[in-house]
Amino acid sequence: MQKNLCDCGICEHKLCAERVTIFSSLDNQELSKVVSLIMHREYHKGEIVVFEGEALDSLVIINEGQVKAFRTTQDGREQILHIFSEGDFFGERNLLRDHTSPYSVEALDRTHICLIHKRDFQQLVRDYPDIAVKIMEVLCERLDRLENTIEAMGTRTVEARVSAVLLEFAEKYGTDHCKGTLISLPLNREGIAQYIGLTRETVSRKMSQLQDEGIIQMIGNKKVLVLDRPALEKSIQ
Amino acid sequence: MQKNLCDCGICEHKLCAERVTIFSSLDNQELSKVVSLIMHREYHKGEIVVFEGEALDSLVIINEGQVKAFRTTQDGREQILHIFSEGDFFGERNLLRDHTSPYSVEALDRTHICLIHKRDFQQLVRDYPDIAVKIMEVLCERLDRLENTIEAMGTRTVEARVSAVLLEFAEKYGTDHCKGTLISLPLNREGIAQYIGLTRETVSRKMSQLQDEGIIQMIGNKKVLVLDRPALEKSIQ
DNA sequence: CGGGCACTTGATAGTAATCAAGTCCGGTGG
DNA sequence: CCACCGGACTTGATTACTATCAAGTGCCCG
Repeated sequence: MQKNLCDCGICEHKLCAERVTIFSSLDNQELSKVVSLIMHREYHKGEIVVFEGEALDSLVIINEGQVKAFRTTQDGREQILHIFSEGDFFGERNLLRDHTSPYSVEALDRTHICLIHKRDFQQLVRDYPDIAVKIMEVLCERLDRLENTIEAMGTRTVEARVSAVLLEFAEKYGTDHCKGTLISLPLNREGIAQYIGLTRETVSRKMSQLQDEGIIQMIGNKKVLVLDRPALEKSIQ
Repeated sequence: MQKNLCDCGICEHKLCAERVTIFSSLDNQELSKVVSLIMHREYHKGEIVVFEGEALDSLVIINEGQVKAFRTTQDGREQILHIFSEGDFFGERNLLRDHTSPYSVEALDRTHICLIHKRDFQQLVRDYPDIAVKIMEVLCERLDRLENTIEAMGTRTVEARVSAVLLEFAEKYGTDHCKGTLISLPLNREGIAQYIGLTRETVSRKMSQLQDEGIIQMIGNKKVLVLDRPALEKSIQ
């Protein structure tokens, strides 16, 4: 169910390399070189991009859409580890050594991805060492997020964890609205639960509670309006 | 309570730069250059190396001993995020941007550390781009560990989490013994609890249970003998 | 407009946190 | 070397919370 996109020539490709932080130190000519190395793929919602444990020989950049990275335990429970959106990448662990994918990745929407093969990537890093430094920075941000998650899962109450995930989504997926911040949720209730280590019923209950308290307002199942952001921030601590 | 160590000249310093993966691509002459940039410090058990939120302008390499990196919540609970031992480093987030420390760091033993100032480090990366690639690799390993921790905290039973931490310690701090693997625990019961998000009583109970089942044997409070490693590995899944 | 699926809400049960005593280990001083 | 003391650890009883099980509701898409 994958097809190449490369019909329209350079313009489309360039976008993809341009919008990624790790290539931000390159000039247009250098970007063109990167673009020439890129393969494109498209996935529908629910399609698996890569399975946990599978070999992966490319850096994968999200060009459009979003994906979830997750692990499945033997009894079938899923733990979502990352949500990657436009400009994010994964597969960095396979670029220098022959690791298999540490998680499965599934498209949450119709998603376009760009692939750079590891041999090309290794050459790129040799030619433009700044890329490694940029990747280092992104990995540091990712470490930050994981450390926050661990702190939350280890020490915070359930309400604080739900508030934290809503604030995270507000930051990433929120748009301004006259009454506050409107979030288009990337995950359904079950997904949110799998992201913060709870059950869907518990997430549902806590969100209803936050709504009763006037802190948020649910709009259908896929949107949330944050009415009282300071209250959310307070409940995290 | 800190003192410099640099009495004996090059030999001591070289050790410190040599035993770190991130400088493994350098030759002796280059290592000497690195060594000349390094400052040394020593801490006693319980001393704080850096506080969460404090500015930190150097990469910190553990030369001897070990430290814990942790966050404290408002109600006083601690979550241990990392245990760093000989050859590990932290402070990488401050090297390229002016971040404050994402966690407090406390010496678990008498600990020698080596400091490289960020301005020196930035020059080093410019001169030897391989260093950034090596750091990238180490950060990837660290992401792996954090992802494992999140998976464990989100989906695994308490027994599985205790087993997992014992196996992790066996890997890092274990020595062969006629009856199995002998672990010198880097943390007391409370520390283990703070590392995997439980209370000390629960850790205590589960370790007693593992002992009753003949899987481990506690030797005093600071050592554990793993008698049946396959059973531990099985209980993780 | 209708059907299916996701979500909500309620009742119950199980598990780990908390509260509370003891016990043991390890270090110190005699 | 032994006895003692304090802190860490263990164990037990109770409480609180969330998972689970179950039923109903409502959203969303065809």
